[in-house]
Amino acid sequence: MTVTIREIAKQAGVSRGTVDRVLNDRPGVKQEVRDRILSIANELNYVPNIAAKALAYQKKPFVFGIVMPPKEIQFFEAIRSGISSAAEELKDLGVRLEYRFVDNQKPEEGAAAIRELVDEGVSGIMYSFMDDELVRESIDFAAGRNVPVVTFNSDVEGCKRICFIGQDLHKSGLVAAGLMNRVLQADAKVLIVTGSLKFHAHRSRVEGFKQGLAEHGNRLLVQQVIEGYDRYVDTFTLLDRALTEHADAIDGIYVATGDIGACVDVIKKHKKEGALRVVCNDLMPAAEQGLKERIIDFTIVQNPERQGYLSLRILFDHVFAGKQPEMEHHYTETHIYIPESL
Amino acid sequence: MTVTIREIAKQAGVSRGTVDRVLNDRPGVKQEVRDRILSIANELNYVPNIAAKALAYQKKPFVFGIVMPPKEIQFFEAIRSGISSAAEELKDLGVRLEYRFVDNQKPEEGAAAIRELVDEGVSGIMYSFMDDELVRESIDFAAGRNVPVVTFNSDVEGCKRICFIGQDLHKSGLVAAGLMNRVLQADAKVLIVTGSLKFHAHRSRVEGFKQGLAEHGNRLLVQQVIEGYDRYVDTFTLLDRALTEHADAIDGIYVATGDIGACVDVIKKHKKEGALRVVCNDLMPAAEQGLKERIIDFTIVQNPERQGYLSLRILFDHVFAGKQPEMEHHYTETHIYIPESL
DNA sequence: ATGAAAGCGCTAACAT
DNA sequence: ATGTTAGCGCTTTCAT
Repeated sequence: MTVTIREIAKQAGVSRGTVDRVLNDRPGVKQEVRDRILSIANELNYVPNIAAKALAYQKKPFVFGIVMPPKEIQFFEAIRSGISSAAEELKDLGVRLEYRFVDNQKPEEGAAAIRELVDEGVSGIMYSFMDDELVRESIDFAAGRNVPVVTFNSDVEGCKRICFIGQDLHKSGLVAAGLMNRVLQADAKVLIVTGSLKFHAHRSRVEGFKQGLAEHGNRLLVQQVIEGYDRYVDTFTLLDRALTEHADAIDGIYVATGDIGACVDVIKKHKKEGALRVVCNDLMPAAEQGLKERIIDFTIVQNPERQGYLSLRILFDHVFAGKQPEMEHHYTETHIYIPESL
Repeated sequence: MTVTIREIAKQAGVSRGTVDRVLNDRPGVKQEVRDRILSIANELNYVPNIAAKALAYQKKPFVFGIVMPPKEIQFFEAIRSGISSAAEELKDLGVRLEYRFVDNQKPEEGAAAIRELVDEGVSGIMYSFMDDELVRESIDFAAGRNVPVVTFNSDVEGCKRICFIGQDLHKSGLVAAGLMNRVLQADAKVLIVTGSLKFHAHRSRVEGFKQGLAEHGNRLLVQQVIEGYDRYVDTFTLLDRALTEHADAIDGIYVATGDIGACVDVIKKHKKEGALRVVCNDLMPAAEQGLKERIIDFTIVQNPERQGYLSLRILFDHVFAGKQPEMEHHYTETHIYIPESL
């Protein structure tokens, strides 16, 4: 027998309206009564019925705000698709989405978007954007107004977000090292391409990779770490120079972060297609193309669809069923792709 | 403005009760009225509100039957976990499960289980078991009684199941070949271990593997295909003999189907740990152990959790929202695991 | 501060 | 054959 609001009301000797007020933190109930109801609900292990709740809210749908980089950023397409499937499942439960695409590079826009959404009365926010003091303040502001925020794909640490859903960057590095060790002979030399070692996120993959090499007894050697700043030109220039200087000494490249197209182009320029073992991350068009042309051997992916799906789902469960996220960091699974698995 | 049953009733000049009868294929409505209502519903693009439906069904939950091999079969654990998470999501929408674990090897038990479930009045059935004439008849019987059946993990072809959710066996073979080609030198020789080439399912992976080798210009050679009948002893004996006879000629083993533990043991016996490239399928304990011990290089997995999750979800959407499955075959994604990705 | 009652969209039992 | 009505569990408005 499932316990309903009616049952609680009976046991507490009050009306269902009062119970509803208490359970939803609405004002107008004496503290004493409030406590009594709460303890009964707790004892009876009350869980609200989602279908009923959704039905009652029919006229006033729940809106969830989503703050993310502009649509042009390819990478987020998969995440959005995951969000959409969750939204599809939750449509009849009265869930609506409100996207805010904010200009990359401008943290203040992200921070402002959060405040706007809160003022518009959204029930929760998904945030994937820069980490910045202003942003942290906005997230805490939302939390203070009882609007839960989840961060996804890239975290904002040190603020009151309810949890983070994304990749385990360190692990991608580990896995990349595992792959390299399986396809290269002992004492082979590899290059690492990253964005900038100043960024925690970029560093994590590199560190994971190095740890992975160490776990294999350092039978492979890192010849050089190239910081391409995620830009085509920088990446191309530096990688080109490295391949020229070290001539035939390089056996593999791990593109931890950065412009994969640039890497592919350099490899083509040096006519090393298939001669170098190349491991990269994510499944953007350039990576897919590189895989198909057999220039890239493996790409490591951490289920962006699932990141989107889970983020919305967790947010929904939180506001709808009062469910607390199970962990502060939800990492999506790490998967390896080769051309045949596309 | 969402269109409700009430709106249809108004436009058709009938009561909501009548509309409900028509929309749910219940008897007691003149054909003429029936047609009118149907066409209006169609025109208005009516979609039932799941929350309302679930709420109304509160006292009479929907039961879905699940027919699968006994709990001892390790492999199905992951699938069941996927089913559970879908059930968790659908709990408040009035979904209950009824498991029927039937003895492997006995198709008549599977066939009987389907009929029993139909007689008990389940709203849909998930079936993963032997393919057999009796089974096909039972599935068609269920279909005739308006109880939709989905097959999962292993299909039953030529019957009225609404769709199949499972792996793309041919593709696992392809991917395995892709991996072998990346870790072995040209002209290396590989063994294939399978259950029995008489089974379509077992053959598919082998064929996929061979096609994969061909796509790489047959730079690898299949030395022998071993049929181990999924049994430890047969597999051990045959593989042992093959490794003894061909001595150092073997460079890799693809365990398409069969007892992975047996393969690992043979490799240990011949002291070939790490000297042979080994690719297998699925993530059973033996495979996991083999990966950790660095005896198995890769295992190819097709998301069993997702198979379970999707199966229930598709069934639910079918009976609850009248949604037709998008395709007859739903293949789950193919993923590659190495020890580091565990 | 609290209770009573109407309503969300759909189903089912009971009337007609 | 069709209409009417009372729920399903929760929210909300209007009384008290």
